[in-house]
Amino acid sequence: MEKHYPVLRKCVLFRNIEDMNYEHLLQCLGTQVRKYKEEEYVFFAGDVINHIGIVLSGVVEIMKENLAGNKHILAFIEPSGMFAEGIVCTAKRISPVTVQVKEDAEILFIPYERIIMSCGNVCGFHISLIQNMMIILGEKNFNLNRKLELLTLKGMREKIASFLINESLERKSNTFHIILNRTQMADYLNVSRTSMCRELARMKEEGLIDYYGHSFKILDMDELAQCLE
Amino acid sequence: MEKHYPVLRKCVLFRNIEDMNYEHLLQCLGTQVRKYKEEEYVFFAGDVINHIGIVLSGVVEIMKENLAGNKHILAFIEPSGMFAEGIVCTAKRISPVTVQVKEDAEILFIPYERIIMSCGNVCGFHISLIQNMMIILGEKNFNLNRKLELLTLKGMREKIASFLINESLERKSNTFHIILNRTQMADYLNVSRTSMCRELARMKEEGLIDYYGHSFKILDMDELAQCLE
DNA sequence: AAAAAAATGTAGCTGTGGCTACAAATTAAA
DNA sequence: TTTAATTTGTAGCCACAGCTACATTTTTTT
Repeated sequence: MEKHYPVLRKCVLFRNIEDMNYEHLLQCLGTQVRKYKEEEYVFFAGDVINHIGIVLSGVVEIMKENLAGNKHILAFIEPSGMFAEGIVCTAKRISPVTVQVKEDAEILFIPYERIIMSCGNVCGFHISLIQNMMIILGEKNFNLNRKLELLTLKGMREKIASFLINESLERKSNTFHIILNRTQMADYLNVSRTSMCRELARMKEEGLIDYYGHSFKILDMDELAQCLE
Repeated sequence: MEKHYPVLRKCVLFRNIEDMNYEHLLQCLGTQVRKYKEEEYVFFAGDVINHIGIVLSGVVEIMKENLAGNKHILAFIEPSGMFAEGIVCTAKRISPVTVQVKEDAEILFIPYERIIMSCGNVCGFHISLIQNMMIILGEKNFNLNRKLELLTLKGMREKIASFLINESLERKSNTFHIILNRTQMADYLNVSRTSMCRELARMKEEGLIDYYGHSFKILDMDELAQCLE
């Protein structure tokens, strides 16, 4: 377990709990670790969830799948990232999303009750945990809002532009690689792959962007930003 | 102020704080009340927000407005409802949404710091406040997810069906009134009003639903649910 | 009650983007 | 390498939804 301490240290839930004895902390919280193989499901939409998950290694995918089989990717969670933190705070704790492992993963589970309740012992970190939980929920909200923004855009070009500009901002460079392949990117933008490819080709032809495989380059940022207005 | 106590009592933030002396509570939290006229803006997307708002009377609208002027309604908040609770929990506290008053309103503002910090005095309600804040954020998350679900639907009929089924479930009846008018409903579904009206007419013709003004009636729930698959 | 304003419904035209089908290229397996 | 499988790109067709324009109804104002 010790090998995962650096990952935990980066986890937002444990922020401002520097002087920590992790052994004691984890025990007090009643945590459990489980290993998953690629493609394995952690839980499904509709399941009742009582634990928060922290990815120690590997990658998990958060997604929605409707009855028609259309899949929509909400996020990829990498080591030190969390999931299910929004679900456990609701009244019914029914997950609206499905979580699937994309690369062999180890996941740390923490019972929600242990986070919001004080443990009875004199553990000073509970207040910090609670405040961190709030920040996490706030940020989650913020990200959902960004996602909403993307989905409310009307045109294909607007969606692509918004996506690429955001990626570029996050990497702080006009040249960047994306993790997603075309199918995943289309899922993320909630459009059909073929239409997206067509529009990407047009934008390349017009000299707005350039790309090859997963590498993208924004050639005319001003013009690209114009697409959003 | 006393006249608003019943409204506060219904507010989720004050749940499980029954034995409360509101006078003391509100003072300890450093609350302020402001009155707004219809159409007046409470704050704009991009503003930095440090207060949570609770609607005491009237109605406010939460929305996004892009540069092209397309407006997208996220929610209507009625008395005892809250807003900005998601924003204040984030790191930057920059609002992604604009809040506008739709019916003359009185709004109670609470500085975020006063909620998450203990006040130094022996006020037992702080822990409850914090736990309530978490539930609120969780529910907010849940609603955003529902909204996302709606927006990821492809067809007009699917969106309408999803919306109507949800309304029906909430009212627990196949006959119900909606608060939104056609334009607002179209905004909410992120479609054009005319196309929505056309599809509504078709669905009525096919005997799926019936409606007049703001009253709706689901005639064939099975068939309607079928639209989502 | 009359007039004005706002909300709702309808029709026709058009463009975007989804879909099928296939080609080309890249990656993985034999 | 050859073969198979997966990913990516292209083309054509067509339906759906957006838009403009206007008719009709309902609500508000005078």
